[in-house]
Amino acid sequence: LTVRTLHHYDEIGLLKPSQHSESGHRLYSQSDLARLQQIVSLRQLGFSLEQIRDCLEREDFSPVEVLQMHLKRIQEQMEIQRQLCLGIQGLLSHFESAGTVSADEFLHTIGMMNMIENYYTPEQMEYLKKRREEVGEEVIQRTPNDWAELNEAFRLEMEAGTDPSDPKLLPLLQRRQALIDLFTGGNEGVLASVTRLWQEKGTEMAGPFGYDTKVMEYMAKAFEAQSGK
Amino acid sequence: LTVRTLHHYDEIGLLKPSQHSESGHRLYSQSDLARLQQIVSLRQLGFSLEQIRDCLEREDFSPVEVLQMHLKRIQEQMEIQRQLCLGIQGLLSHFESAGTVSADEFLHTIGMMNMIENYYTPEQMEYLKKRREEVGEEVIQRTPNDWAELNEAFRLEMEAGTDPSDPKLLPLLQRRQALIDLFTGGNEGVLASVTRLWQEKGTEMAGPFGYDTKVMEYMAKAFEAQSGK
DNA sequence: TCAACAGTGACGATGCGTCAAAGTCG
DNA sequence: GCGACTTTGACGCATCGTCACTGTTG
Repeated sequence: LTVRTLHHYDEIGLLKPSQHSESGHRLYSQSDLARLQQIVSLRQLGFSLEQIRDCLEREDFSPVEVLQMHLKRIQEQMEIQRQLCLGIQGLLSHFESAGTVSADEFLHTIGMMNMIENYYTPEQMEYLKKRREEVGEEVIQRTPNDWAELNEAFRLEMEAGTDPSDPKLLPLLQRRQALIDLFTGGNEGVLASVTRLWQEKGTEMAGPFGYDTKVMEYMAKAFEAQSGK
Repeated sequence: LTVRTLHHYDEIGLLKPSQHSESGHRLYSQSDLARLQQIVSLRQLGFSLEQIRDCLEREDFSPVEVLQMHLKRIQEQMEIQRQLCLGIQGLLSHFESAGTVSADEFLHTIGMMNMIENYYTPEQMEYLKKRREEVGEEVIQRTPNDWAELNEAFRLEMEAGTDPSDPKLLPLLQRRQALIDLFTGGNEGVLASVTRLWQEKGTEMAGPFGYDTKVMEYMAKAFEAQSGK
């Protein structure tokens, strides 16, 4: 507890010493000290100086109520921070598995993150979070590989010259559909959003995700040609 | 994202629009927007604007390291808040069991809390916290009653005129010692602190704890008279 | 000409830390 | 007279929100 702090409390009228020496020094009485004790204690509970003034000066105030509100605020903050931690840990595990990460890669990933967020409504983000919890960690870990394999399979067909409308591709298209359903959980809004996202930003996102735009176009053509089947 | 925010980022040199219209309006190019995206994303991760500037402008910076440090800071904050919550919840359960609580009672309790804290070193506070975990919630719930009963027993003897040095009091003194040991866990520093606390502030603390100063004095005399046995 | 914007410039909030210059205590 | 302290007064921090007043756009 510094002198400056006492000056501050004096300035804002939170704790005025009941006397001053003739030379101007602040003299704190026993009751001043008692009040200071209370101020310090309330600070330790995390109250702002303004809240403390209210506590000390308004006669109509319910300690239990105030404490409950205060507790709720702190818990809300903790929830926000918990979310933050989860986000950062997700990023970290992503990067740590990828070995060394340059500043550029980092910023790219960051940029993509919020580009993606821009395509979903907050409700959809909520839905997707629940969805991730439903399908479980292992499945989520596996899906990037599943998509990579699927891409490879499509690439082979493409390079073999298979026509996008060839029924030969049906099993692959079904696998594709299964992966999409796994993600959307059948939610049409999410499906619409993710479709729009890949239509508009597909070329930007292909690289970082390890996909090939040509293969993606081929896949899209095949889907259009055979979506009725 | 408000206009004022963009002004601010411009003012502090975090994001300067690459062009201005002839009339002075800020014109943001695609790359400006990309940078803005990154800024917003980093903000969502909880970074300060200064940290963001470092991220965006220093070429020697390791994302993983920065994220790890950031995560650690947040987790430290959460730990502090967790402690805070525990403290407030403790107070609340104390008050809720006591029915309605006036502002005065609240402030009194608060004042006592930090008076008590003043008598222990931080290490001792740590020790006492571990101690509380060791002995468990139920025992802690019971001890106020145990002390109350013990006080009553001493009061009866006092009112019956029993001499403090009368060996009749030995069982009571042993119960007293057991309760003290339960609290201190045999730690001599803690014993010294709590003894000093009650010696110096006993009269202040007796009331709120429901004790009677006369009984306390009688107890102390009995302890002194028979402490050798 | 009018409404809806953007421009600059300024203060405000939070809880003191910190520096400066001058006075006081022992 | 000296060193350790106090006093008042002031700016600084972080991140914009929010006036106020003026200018631009469509």
